[in-house]
Amino acid sequence: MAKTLSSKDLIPIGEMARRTGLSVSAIRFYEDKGLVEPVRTSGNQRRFLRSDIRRLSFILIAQQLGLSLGEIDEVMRGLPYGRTPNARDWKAISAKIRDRIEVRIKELERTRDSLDGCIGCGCLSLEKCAIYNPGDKLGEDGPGPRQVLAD
Amino acid sequence: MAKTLSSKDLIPIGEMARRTGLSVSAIRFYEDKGLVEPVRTSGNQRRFLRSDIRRLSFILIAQQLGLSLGEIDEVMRGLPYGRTPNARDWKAISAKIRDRIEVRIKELERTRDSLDGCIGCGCLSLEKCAIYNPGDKLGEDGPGPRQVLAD
DNA sequence: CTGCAACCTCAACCTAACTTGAGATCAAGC
DNA sequence: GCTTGATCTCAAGTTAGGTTGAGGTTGCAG
Repeated sequence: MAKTLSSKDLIPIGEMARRTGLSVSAIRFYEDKGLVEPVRTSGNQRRFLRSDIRRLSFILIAQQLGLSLGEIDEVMRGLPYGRTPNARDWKAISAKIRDRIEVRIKELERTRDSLDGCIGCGCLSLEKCAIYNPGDKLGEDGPGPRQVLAD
Repeated sequence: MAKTLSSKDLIPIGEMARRTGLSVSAIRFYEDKGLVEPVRTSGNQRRFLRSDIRRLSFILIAQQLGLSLGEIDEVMRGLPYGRTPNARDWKAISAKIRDRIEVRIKELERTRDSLDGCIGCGCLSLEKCAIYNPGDKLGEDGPGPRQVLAD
């Protein structure tokens, strides 16, 4: 028995907005960016699949984690087989994002610890500050000693 | 003995750019926003104090921590006595920023843990997802059950 | 078969944080 | 005193992520 697509499975944009919490204009914007690809009625109105709700919700979540729409697109396009993502795919994507969170936490912890050092030494010195010189690219450009703190 | 201001203590914008790693245009932009207030020569050119180097460096650091220029302005204006910040003041400001980092780390940890739950259940469900519903404002708007995952 | 809410497109606008360019002036070395 | 690099102002452009509005269609309920 082949699955038929009942009209109840085709969701207009307004309902998508209600269901996802996004604005209608934002959803249209995302379509423009290629993040969703609704079908159209004969009258040119957008109709979304139910799976698009998950897709859009995922965008929201990923954005809260600091990913840009471009990065989100990239992650979602990284799906196997280029098919519409199912629950297992979402797991894989979620795991990727989890890794990003971990990395970000580590970064912040490093910064915090450096800042502790700075508070301790009262520095914020261009030469020495671990926060200001993340990659330690000290003295890369320009001549002479940089006397920062003598005030 | 009153301190005199030797001309060596008045730094032109180009040198500020070299010393802070900022672009000349960015420094002018910050002045526009009220974040630095250089004096002017008789010929209307900007001249910065050495302490402005620290000020600008601090902007850079605070930005890396995700503060907007507006927030940075606010933090810096919060200084006691409205005077040009000294090493002790920078410590106070740094401590404030440290707190912000802590908060952000906690947020990310919560998100990560929620995401772990989602990966476990494969959800990303609008009804249940703790990430998607940070404030737990479930069912706030609109009718009926929201069948998200059944596909 | 009609009314009207929901939908459509396209262009313009918005904030943040800058950059770029034009055209003019300054300052310092020779 | 002239040249040349550094500055100056002011307007416009840029990217991200949308929103707003005008003017015009669609589609479903009665």
